[in-house]
Amino acid sequence: MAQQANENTVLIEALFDIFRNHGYEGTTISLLSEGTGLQKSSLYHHFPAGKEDMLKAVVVYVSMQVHKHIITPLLDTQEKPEKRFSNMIATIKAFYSDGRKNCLLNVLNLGEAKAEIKELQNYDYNAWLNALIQLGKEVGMSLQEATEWSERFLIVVEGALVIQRLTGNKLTFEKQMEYEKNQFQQFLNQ
Amino acid sequence: MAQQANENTVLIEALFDIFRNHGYEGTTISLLSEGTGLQKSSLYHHFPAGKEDMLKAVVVYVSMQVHKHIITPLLDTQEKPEKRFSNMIATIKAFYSDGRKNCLLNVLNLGEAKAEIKELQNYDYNAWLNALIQLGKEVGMSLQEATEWSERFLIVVEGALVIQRLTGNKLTFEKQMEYEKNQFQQFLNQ
DNA sequence: GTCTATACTAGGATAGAC
DNA sequence: GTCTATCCTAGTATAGAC
Repeated sequence: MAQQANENTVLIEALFDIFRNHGYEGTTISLLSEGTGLQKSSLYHHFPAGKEDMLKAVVVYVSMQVHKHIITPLLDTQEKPEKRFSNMIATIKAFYSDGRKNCLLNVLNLGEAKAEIKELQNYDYNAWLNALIQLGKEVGMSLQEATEWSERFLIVVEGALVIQRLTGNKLTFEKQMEYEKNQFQQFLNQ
Repeated sequence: MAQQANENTVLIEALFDIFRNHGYEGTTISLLSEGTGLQKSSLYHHFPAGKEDMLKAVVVYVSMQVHKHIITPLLDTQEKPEKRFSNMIATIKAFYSDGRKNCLLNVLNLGEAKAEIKELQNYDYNAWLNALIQLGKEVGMSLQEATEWSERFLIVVEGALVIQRLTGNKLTFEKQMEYEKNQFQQFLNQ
């Protein structure tokens, strides 16, 4: 692991962009060098343990972003549930560039993924899931209803990203998100 | 490209299993050698153009399987729609080993994927999608309804695979498939 | 903290015997 | 059609100057 994580945000964002596009195995130090504008050895200066270290820094960074911009706002009971949900949708649309960018959760999760990284990703997934369940209960869903709805939502997010990447249809992700917003709204209007 | 494709099914299945587990970049000739029990040079005998050739053979093989076991049965109007749908679910549960095995559509679709392969995958995706749309219309859905339902279904398949792989929850995929069956049944009962 | 240069290894591929 | 042996390049990582 490396650095204060509060500095060099720009660097980590550049690394992130490459990992999410190429996956772990597909990402080469040369690609990272190009993408960051730093020479290979400079990268090793920042991340002595190499590629895996770089990925770890990215995953930790993304984790913080997710908590800050997605999970915390979801749980903010000062805001109306409906608004919190649509805010979240807006946030993830930006995060995935309307479906044009992959999710690290998907891209990394091939055999090789290191245990520590997988654990953190699982933790984040559960935090997000639980925040959604919380929201669901708050608007009157039973625990089971809320759980199923939340799981389904995250499944659709990941699935829509996969399919959009496959077909190149730029509206796939957005359409699913609109659908989810409508469904949530309909539930509220019952 | 290589071979009659009708022979060496066993070989291709072995290659398939490795590619779907490791992705294209993560798959090494050594892994393929171990997985097939053949020495590297023997693999090159079968697939002179190397790794990409091996992948192509796998994708073509999978394409044939999908058409034979999924798409054709879906369109077989001799069978009742309800039965065709549940048969398809059973087939894909087996195909993905109840969610424990990845989908090539997802695993390959990182930047590097070669054009020819991507095209074939897209073609297969569309064939599957259209077969579902056909089925939907047959049971009384409007074109738009059928299209949305079909897209959603395939998105859920891919998403459930991603999430199950992430969390290790062996029931994720199965649960979604049961849900889809129920929804379809409910539509029929309307 | 960035660079040029270089070491080392693993991965992709080939030659040629059997 | 399979094997052993080998080649070559690309990928990871390090040394050391500035």
